[in-house]
Amino acid sequence: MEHCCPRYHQAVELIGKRWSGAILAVLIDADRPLRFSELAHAVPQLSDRLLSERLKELEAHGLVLRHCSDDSPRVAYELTGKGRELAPAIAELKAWAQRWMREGEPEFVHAAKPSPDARD
Amino acid sequence: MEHCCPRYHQAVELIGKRWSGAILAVLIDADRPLRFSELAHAVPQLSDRLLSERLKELEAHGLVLRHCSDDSPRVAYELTGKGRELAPAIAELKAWAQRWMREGEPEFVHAAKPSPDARD
DNA sequence: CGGGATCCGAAAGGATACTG
DNA sequence: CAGTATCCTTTCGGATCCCG
Repeated sequence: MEHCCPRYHQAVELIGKRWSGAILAVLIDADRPLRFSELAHAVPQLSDRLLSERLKELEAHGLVLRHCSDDSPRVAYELTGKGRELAPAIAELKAWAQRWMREGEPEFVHAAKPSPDARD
Repeated sequence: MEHCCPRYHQAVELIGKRWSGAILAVLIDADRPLRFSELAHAVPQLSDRLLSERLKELEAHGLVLRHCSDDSPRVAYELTGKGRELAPAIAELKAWAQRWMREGEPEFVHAAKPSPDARD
């Protein structure tokens, strides 16, 4: 019985952190640098503060690069190679989600309404 | 710009939840029903309460089956088909982690031990 | 062994307001 | 637009005790 190798554990905890997976998926899907507002628009339930926070974390871990080029009108975020190589994993997860997750069953949407989770 | 399809979002939030990814990886890797204590041993930093909690969540979402068979000496947990089909995604993530994550850099281990590692 | 209940501190998350 | 700071609520998570 392996002890679930720490590297994998780190990875899943990093990517699985609240909105990180969504942000990464959007960036991968876009396949180009995105601006703050574009990201915010792509994940509507995500607040500015959280988006900023997650972005900084992803930067710190070398998944995302922040372009604050002064010749550009605005800031843009793009994936690094490290971040980009997550694409297969994300794609697999997406495929799984398509097969198994139902939209019509918001039994787990925590970003939405204060569902009193009465499922005992 | 897609709005990062909700199904994928649900999936990443579910699997990424604190210890769920590790638990699933252990179950997939074991490829047989595991008992509570085996799971606890495989993920040492995880407390009983949390393991129980995560297990119940994974049950509720149909990823894990709990065998409380009275003919068996003890309780065992095994993956459902839904859970088992996560294997490719987990494998991809593991491969990525092997490529990019370093064990020697616990810059993000929040599960940490109470070691007063004051290195800020 | 296999958990559940409770307490409580820590941390995350949301809303709003404010700034450059 | 692209954030930051503050407040405040909720949740998470660890420890401990308890039960069958």
